[in-house]
Amino acid sequence: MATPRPRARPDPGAPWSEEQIREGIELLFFAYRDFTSDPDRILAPLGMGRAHHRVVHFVGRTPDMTVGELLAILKITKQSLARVLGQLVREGYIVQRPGATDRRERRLHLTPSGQALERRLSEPQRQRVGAAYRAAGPAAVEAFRRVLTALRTPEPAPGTPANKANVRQSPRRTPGGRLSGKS
Amino acid sequence: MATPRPRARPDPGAPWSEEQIREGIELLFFAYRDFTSDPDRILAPLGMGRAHHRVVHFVGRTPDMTVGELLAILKITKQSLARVLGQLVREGYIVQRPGATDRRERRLHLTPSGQALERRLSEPQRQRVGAAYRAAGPAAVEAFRRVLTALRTPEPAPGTPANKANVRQSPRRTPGGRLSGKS
DNA sequence: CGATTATGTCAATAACACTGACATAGTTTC
DNA sequence: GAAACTATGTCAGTGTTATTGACATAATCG
Repeated sequence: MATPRPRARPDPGAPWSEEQIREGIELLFFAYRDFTSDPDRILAPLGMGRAHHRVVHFVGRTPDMTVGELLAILKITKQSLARVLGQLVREGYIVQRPGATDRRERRLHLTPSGQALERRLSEPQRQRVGAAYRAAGPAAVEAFRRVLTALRTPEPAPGTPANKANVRQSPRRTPGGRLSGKS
Repeated sequence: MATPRPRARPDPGAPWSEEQIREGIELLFFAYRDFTSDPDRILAPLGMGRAHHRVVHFVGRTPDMTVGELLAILKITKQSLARVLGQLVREGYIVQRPGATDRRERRLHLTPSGQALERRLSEPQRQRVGAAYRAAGPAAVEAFRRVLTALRTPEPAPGTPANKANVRQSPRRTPGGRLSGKS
């Protein structure tokens, strides 16, 4: 599994072999697969799934968030969010409060019970990340963050025109016209 | 979850704040979300999804793999794999050949058309990872790999007893008895 | 007032995964 | 060689997440 060093690089422009890049792709798959498995196991007996975790996570991290902001982060449709968010509200994990200036908004907050759930769910992940960070050392953590950040699709600058309509009913239209159906 | 080093510092035994660890969790979510979006868009018009990509990826990377090995890597049930693998075989991307020594096995290979698909799917990901690697520098790449590897749940040693039954019909049983339903 | 925005809702469909049960070759073991 | 086990496949039903499309309500804006 180890490709110890780039060795003599044939192509100076691309210091990483295709093989090494493929290994990186795989690493991401395995890390994500294992990373989500702990909270999944906690959620299942509660009749919830990964989607609930994501909502609880982001609402916990950014309280007073609007529904629209949450949609933009998750990049799902409001219909998809409705099921999950509705359940969390009905079961008392999240409350919605009308916005102070714009009363159409429903600003989201975790209830104490929601906070408890959030902590319970993130605990194994914090353990996991904490252990990985400890094992790798501070410099590695910085590097890890840089690579992961560079992996993201850059957001359109938040002041960009036609960005207000960023949250549409159908967030992603497939070129060929079919559904996209995330897994 | 090893603590390889006893804290050399008083409180900084955990040199990373909960906030920083949470940021790492989020980073992983965003990176994975964006990372999978490119191949998803290619797959959709072909009537395929992320699951097909995973199969094509691993069969491409480890040719002559058995179905059982693939199941162990993906950690899904054979019924789930059947739908995806069956389609890939029917549509000519993958062929199955009986094993040389054990003729019960169906060893998997990409056809030329399967190889073309694999390259097409992985291309945007290779681009993405390559760009991120370039942006972060060689040292960062090593560190990135170390952290991501440490994030994984360690596999039971491959010679472990009761490991032969590693691939079961139902790979994961939820404590509370409900389904687990990955997303 | 009329248009737009923020949010919600009903209905149908797809992709992916699961549980449980059973079938068919081929291999191993006694 | 028969019984037991293994590798793989298949039928049937269900749940979770997400999609598309259409319409509804309330509040804000010009």
